[in-house]
Amino acid sequence: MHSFTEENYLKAIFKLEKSSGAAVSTNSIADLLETKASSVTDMIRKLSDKKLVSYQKYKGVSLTPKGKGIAISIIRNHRLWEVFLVEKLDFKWDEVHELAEELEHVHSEKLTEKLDQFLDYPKYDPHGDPIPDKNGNVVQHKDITLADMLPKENSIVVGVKEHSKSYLNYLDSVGLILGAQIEVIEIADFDRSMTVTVDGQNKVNISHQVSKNLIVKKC
Amino acid sequence: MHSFTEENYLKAIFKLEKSSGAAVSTNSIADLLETKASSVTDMIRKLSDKKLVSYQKYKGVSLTPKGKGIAISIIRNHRLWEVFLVEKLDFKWDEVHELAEELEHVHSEKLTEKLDQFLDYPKYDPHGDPIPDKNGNVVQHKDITLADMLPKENSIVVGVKEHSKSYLNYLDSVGLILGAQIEVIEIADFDRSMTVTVDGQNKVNISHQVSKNLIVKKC
DNA sequence: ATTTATTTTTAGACTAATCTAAATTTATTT
DNA sequence: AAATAAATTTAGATTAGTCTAAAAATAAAT
Ligand SMILES: [Mn+2]
Ligand SMILES: [Mn+2]
Ligand SMILES: [Mn+2]
Ligand SMILES: [Mn+2]
Repeated sequence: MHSFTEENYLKAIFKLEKSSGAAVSTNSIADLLETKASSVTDMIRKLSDKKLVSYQKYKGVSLTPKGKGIAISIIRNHRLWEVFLVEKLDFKWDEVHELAEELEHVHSEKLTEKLDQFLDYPKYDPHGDPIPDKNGNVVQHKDITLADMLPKENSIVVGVKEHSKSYLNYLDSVGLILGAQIEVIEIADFDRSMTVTVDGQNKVNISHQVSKNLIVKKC
Repeated sequence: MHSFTEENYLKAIFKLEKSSGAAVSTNSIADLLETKASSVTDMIRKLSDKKLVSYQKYKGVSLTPKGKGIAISIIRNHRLWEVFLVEKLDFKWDEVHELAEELEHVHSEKLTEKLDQFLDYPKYDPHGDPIPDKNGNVVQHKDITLADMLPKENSIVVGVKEHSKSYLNYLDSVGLILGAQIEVIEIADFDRSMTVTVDGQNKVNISHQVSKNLIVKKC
């Protein structure tokens, strides 16, 4: 098996590779994992020796199919546990990420499959992120955000691009939870802040910072 | 917080202290944790520095109230997870110990309490071991075993003293699960093996090795 | 009461993961 | 094209946990 640390590196590389499309830099990994570049170099060499990443000095790193498979299975675990915590144990969506960060490393194929079944094979986690299936297939998000909407257009909240407690808490406070209906009333062009109505009732004003991290489905 | 390793040592010391009643020897810890005596000495000094155990060289070790509290809370976690795995995810009683050994180290008061509530505050784990409550109070077992029963006496299986897969599997195969009713038919005095009927039907022959590890309630 | 055996501790070494500081390579400016 | 800046790697240390082999303390046997 692999250590927690190795698994967290693989997950980080997966995330960065997906969002940038290219080979992943040492510094970007260090930033994401809040560690130092020199530590990253050490770990990369180790993962490279295990054939989990391909690596050329100074040229960045990318996952091998094997490394990618491990990364996806950890993400699957993470998101299933998040669903469990919210759906079954009544945690709020801003409380589950850190716990799932630990639970994801409990190694058991069987546990994962039984958990998936117990949760009735959910497709999305509490933040709207898609849950990879048993074979590692992930539905990909279109990533249309509220910031892409125009006045008079209607949309539904389907996810978030930012997972911080403070952001999720803020969304809660203005009613922008998963499934909320939004109509754009007005957009201020100097700062791109938006006035919207949530679920046809309360009218709120939100910054571009907020709208660009809220994934929606147009309707 | 404490590391997995520290927590496993505390749990081991708790178990040994309870079963022997006296200070715990270095070798007994090493045996239980399948490590070397020298490693144990190192860890004991560390736990002692943290005031989790009291320790005098060559005189053995015992838990401080603080160390005992941590040990009990991990055991509480362990047993709640075992209940979850068996009751909710349909694992068999011989499959859950290793998984709970990992899950017990996920640190969250809140998770433990919510899990306890979700499981409807169980009093015993799938092996009949009592689950400590929120304040660390544990109901103690009387530890009457099937080996203490006499011919014609009836009893019910309430727990096991041995948790190995092979033992639990064997019990399954002869129907000696939690709640099974046993009547002792005959005891062979040369090897103390027993003939018993299980749930009033199948008659089986079991060794002393088996009967002395089966905790029962006389009835 | 010595000797012998067992238990426990120490000394020194190893691996995993991390860090700081220095060296090297690559990228960007002038 | 040379100089400067930024990114990356290396060198050398550190901490947690472990191990083997040797020394010291305690227990058991003669
Ligand atoms: Mn998450
Ligand atoms: Mn993690
Ligand atoms: Mn454990
Ligand atoms: Mn148990």
